[in-house]
Amino acid sequence: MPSKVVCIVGPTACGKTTLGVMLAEKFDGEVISADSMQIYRGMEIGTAAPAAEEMRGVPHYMVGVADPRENYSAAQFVTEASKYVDDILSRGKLPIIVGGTGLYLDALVAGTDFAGGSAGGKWRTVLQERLDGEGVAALYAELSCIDEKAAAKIQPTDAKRVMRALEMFYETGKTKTEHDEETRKLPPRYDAVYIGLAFSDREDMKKLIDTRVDKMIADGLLSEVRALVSSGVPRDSTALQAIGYKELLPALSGECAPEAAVAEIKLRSRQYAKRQLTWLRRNKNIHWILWEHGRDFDSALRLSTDILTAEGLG
RNA sequence: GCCUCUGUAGCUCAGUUGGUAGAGCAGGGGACUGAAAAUCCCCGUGUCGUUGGUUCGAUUCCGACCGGAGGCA
Repeated sequence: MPSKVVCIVGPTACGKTTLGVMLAEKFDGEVISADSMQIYRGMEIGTAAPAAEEMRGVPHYMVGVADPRENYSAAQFVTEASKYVDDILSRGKLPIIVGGTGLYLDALVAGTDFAGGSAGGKWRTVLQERLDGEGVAALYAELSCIDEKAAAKIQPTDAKRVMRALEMFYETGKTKTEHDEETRKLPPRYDAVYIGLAFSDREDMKKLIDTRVDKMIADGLLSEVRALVSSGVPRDSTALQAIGYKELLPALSGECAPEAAVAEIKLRSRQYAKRQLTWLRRNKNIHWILWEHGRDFDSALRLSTDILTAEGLG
């Protein structure tokens, strides 16, 4: 029987960080962040990474641990984060996984064994050049030949997934379909209790996102972006694809008005939140706590305490 | 006050030589196994400003009126 862990999920700005700390205090837990952008150093403001005061002495892992000049990955995350989870468990404490990156969180819980290949790898480079030269259609046609089943599930225009499926085959000699069939048989690494936070009215979420973005700007997001650029983080790096960062690059060089960039950040954040909700909806094991207009953390703590107690925790 | 242009989807605009209309963006839904805050897919009925007229038929032509922009006074 795998060990129990708690996962706190939900779209951006819904209060995962705060609830995570509250639960950690109450259930003697420690927090592991599952966030593809908080992972990078020097991006605290724009990713709303937990500040020291917010952590209130609760240990947090996987925040600010990667160099933004290097491209991190889900596979690296699973390898590193699972060490922390296992360590927390071995000390008799409760791991609380708090995260907005669905792929990272699910892969950690499932213990997904990703096939080889990585950014900057030999095949990735070759395939990127072929994509630029031949276009997606040619690569998709090739994928259809070597792995028809995978091709049927991937959109022919989804360049990243077409390339990745080809990369899996060239790196390992196994098709994506073969690899997936094998890894899906593996039992989950942890027994997760999911708590989801969301707003019952999306308008309320929009308002909160807007004020949060305004606060990020007031807190100096522009300087944070400037610092990343001047420390040599490439503009096409994964880190600078983060919402709040890529939109401010043109404002930094005077190509667009700062107000326009801010509006763009709000819009992109909203769309991101929608995608997060889509990802989460397919997980039927989430115990949802819905905010009515404002966020009432005391009541959320009570509700989640009941949920965790019913699951035999604490 | 007069003249010209303009009023079509939440926004910006196409279009119909008269047979009740379609793009982009926004919005909604979905996919997701080493880039995932990424990448990609699907979804467009709206009093065609209002009101008369011409017509078998008007959003399309004509008139008046009401908004908006510009010009002349």
